[in-house]
Amino acid sequence: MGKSGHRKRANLRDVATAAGVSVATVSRVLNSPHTVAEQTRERVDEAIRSLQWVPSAAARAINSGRTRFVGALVPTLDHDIFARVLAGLERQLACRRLSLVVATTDGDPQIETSKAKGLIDIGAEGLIISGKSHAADLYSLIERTRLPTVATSCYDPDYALPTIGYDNARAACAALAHLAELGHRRIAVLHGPKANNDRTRARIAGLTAQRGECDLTFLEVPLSTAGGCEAVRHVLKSARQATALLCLSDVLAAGAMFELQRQGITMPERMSVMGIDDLPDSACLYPALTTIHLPVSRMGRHAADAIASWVETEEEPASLLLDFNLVVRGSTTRPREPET
Amino acid sequence: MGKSGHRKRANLRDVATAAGVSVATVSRVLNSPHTVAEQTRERVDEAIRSLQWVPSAAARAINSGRTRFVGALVPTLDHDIFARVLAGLERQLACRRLSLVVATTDGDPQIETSKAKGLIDIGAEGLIISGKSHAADLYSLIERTRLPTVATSCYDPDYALPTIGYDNARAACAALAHLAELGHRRIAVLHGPKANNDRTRARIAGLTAQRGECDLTFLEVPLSTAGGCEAVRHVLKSARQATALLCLSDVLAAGAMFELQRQGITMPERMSVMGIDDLPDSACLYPALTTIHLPVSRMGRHAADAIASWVETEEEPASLLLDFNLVVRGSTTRPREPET
DNA sequence: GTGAAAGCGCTAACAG
DNA sequence: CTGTTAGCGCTTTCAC
Repeated sequence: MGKSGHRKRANLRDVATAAGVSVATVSRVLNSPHTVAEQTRERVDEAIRSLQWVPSAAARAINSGRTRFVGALVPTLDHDIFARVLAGLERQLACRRLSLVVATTDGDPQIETSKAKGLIDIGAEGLIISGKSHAADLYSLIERTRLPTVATSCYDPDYALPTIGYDNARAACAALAHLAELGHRRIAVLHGPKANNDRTRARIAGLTAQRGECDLTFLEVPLSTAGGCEAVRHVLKSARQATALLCLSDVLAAGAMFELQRQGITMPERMSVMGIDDLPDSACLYPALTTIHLPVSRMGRHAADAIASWVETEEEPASLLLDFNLVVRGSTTRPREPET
Repeated sequence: MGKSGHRKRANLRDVATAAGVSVATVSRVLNSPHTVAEQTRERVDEAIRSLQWVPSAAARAINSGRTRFVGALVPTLDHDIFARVLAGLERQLACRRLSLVVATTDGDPQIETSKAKGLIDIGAEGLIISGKSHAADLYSLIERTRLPTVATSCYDPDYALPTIGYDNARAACAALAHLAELGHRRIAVLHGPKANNDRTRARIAGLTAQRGECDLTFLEVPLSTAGGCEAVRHVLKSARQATALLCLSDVLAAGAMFELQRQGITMPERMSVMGIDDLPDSACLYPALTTIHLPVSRMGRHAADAIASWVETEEEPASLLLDFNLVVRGSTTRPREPET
């Protein structure tokens, strides 16, 4: 092939040669353009353009020690709520000129650890993980690589890592309080798998501690709309029927509502339904879902800021507690025959 | 600080020194362990462990020329369907020992191009993009960097890039055919923004070409559940009311159904509703949604394979057409007063 | 304002 | 089986 038909990508030396300057000068126009004479800079820019040169990130990283990306480990992408955290995260990281590498763990601590290793191998400057249930190996990996890592979706200032999230126990209690205030006493609590999910466990623990006079029946189902349907079928079969469904995730609530409609049970009259999360869809449901609004995308943004500043300043950020709030819509009301 | 209190991460040379071997040997236990004597390997492993050494990905990349990650550009993560493509993608890429860097574009070709640049700058070995609507700059960028890039969610063997997806026009026609077969003639077609979305445009074009005797009214709304609600309010206000709603995305269909319930219009008797996508939730809705099943997560897997083999073999993969299929559930039936 | 040269941490011939 | 050595593409002193 002719000398002009290069197969390989041009490199900095090629550019320097083409512009008739040294490699140092080319590097300068990249990193501190103002220190280079106008004319020289133009010649270099011209050479860069004509050679269509794109600097090698790896070479840059090896010298500057910065890869400019962080990794996020999420249980799944099939689930709206994590996708929304990532959306907030990605958007804010982009502002800090950082990229986001996503890895899914299927909620398995082993997979999580191995994916974390992979992320570190490819040079992640920081990690975002979900919640507090992780393999011991992951902690030691994080510790020995001294990798900035923040945990989201939970808040615990005493945790080994900075946490950025809300108080899951209190959020669940706020939901219960709303139902109790309306007069509900027999409540079925629907929740996703407790295994490897400290957020769900925290919500359940909060409820158990604050149950008051309420008769709570817990029901574990897959965390999906279908899971919500399944749960309702169980609830309806039980002897002393609940007057309200407290769903620890909005997806479950949506599924529950669909099944309730299917069974011809009108809401909220014959059954109140309440969720936690406040997904965008929840306001559109019929009836519109009463739920606890969790600031997930804001949480993503805060996590991005925390990890970005940690990476830049090398100072561990503080944990951050985000507030939640009750959003009363049409899916809850007083029970038909108020008890007591 | 004492000599044992190193601040910096250990490097390969440190390990070699500690193990009393050469750097090449250490490199070997990493990349081809079987070529190293058992005993030597153990000494090296021991040194690695005690120094808590993690090889530098950047240095590795600069030598091997491989960064082992690809980038995906998606319009948004707030939307279930893209998240599911990514899930399939990520999972399969992981099998090929490749990581996934995600960037969102908000459906804006300019943002897409700049994020693509960013991805290339950090060393992406390949790119996954959605559909065929992109800025001219993006094509030239891809071309001059010779970056393996595949387009998903569409199929067009004549496109500049390999496409992996389904025939959007035919998928929409299949939906229409189902409705027409049931006897519907006045159909409202709900769809998301056409701008920068060739998938939506292709579906609309297919419908327009195959409308037959059907009276189709098109309605553009935001691509969300709320958008579906909004659309229904419009439809109900129009003079000659449609007997069926053809929603070009399941999210729209879900929103439409919620609004229809709110308005007390029973489905499918007074209004048939049909979607396209077949989201996991669609089967749970009440009534369960009749829709066109699109194999999104399989598409993600195929895209992963395509890009992975392109990266590895340097041979451009062929476009791939995936099939779709009609899933008849409870949301469609014959119109009340069959017309002609 | 610019250039020469010394690395960054690793891989990959090539010897031995 | 193991060591020596020459880079990979870039950044960064340190001179001039």
